[in-house]
Amino acid sequence: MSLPHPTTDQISLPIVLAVLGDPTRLAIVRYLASKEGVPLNCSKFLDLASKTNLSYHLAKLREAGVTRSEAAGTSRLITLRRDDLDKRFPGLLDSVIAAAGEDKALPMVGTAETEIDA
Amino acid sequence: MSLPHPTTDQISLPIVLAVLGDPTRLAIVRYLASKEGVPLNCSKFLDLASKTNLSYHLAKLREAGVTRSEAAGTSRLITLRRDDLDKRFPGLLDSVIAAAGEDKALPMVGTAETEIDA
DNA sequence: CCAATTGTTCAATAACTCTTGAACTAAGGA
DNA sequence: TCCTTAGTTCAAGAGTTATTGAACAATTGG
Repeated sequence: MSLPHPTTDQISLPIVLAVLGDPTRLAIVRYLASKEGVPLNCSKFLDLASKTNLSYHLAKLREAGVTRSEAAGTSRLITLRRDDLDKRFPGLLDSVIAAAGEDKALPMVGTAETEIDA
Repeated sequence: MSLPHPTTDQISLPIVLAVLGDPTRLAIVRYLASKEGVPLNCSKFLDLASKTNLSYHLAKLREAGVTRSEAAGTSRLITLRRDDLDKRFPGLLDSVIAAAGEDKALPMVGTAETEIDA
């Protein structure tokens, strides 16, 4: 159970862009950004994908250096690596998140029926 | 020979990100940005990929709404759709291009041996 | 008209991506 | 200890992407 994260200077632009180019992962990042500072566990994203599939997407985000995952008991706490991303690619994350706000037709985490218990 | 381009509001964020997530295409966009305003023909990018492969990547960029291609005699003039991208996703293109400048390890158009005749 | 130039289309292929269900691990609580 | 909860790993399949070479169009210049 290693959970390897790239160092800040190992973060690669094409990999970050490709990883953010998936609607499910974009929705995850968007939600993380909206709850900035609050570590979330995977179950928060279960309306985006199945448990198995989430594990896959969260691993992609982690391996790209977009998120950090830390073990906490039986949970995993996920956070955005905002500081590292801002250091490496200033302004990129903000403009992607702002752009995601412009793009209707993107999946969201707590929409409609599930928003009540958020 | 239609050469369809999406309208500004048809441009999709995940598709743009996925398209820019390829090192060859990122290099194309970077070069276009460095020659902003000057329409370039495909041959400018021949050190990035084969003729066939370039056609493929340029079609991807066009279909995503990142570039515009116009027929001009036997050539095709390629331009960045900066205005449209800035309108749809303000700041995104600039931060991606700036980020590309930070990322050593990206392919470039006129590097080293080919730069003499640029 | 003929040939060269510029780029596209097609078919094929290798490689990768996303998604799934079943089986598994690890920690926490009754 | 046993069960539940949280998440991972594995194997498999469907689909997509990148790359190539051969063949094709279209325009331009001689």
